[in-house]
Amino acid sequence: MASEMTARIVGAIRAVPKGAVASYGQIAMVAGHPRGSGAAREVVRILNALSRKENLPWWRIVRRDGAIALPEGEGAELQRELLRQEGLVFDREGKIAACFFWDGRIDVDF
DNA sequence: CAACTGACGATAG
DNA sequence: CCTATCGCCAGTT
Repeated sequence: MASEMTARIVGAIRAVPKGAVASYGQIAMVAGHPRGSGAAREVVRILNALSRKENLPWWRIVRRDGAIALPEGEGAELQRELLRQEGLVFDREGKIAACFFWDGRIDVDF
């Protein structure tokens, strides 16, 4: 492994329940990093490096404000599609409502 | 080996 | 409300 923290972040990403989304900072926080630190960038790195390899649910990771982080044409459309399939709804601004964010706790299975 | 780069986030101005 | 900066760190160049 690249490092233990990488593994923890991967674990956190995998822990996001279906039908919910999590922000980069949230993942970092769950992985044991202080909030506000640049750890969110680690999540970015990991997604780019392992989303495919480790088969991670990369589409459940969005911006803190609920917007899709990917640039249009880079998979944003696909991500929206996948999230819709999980029952998520986008508001008029193309953002996900706060109530869809993962609690950071164990799955809540609605 | 040094510098740059990210699908970010919080704070300050 | 918006722009500017720093923080963090591994993979790339």
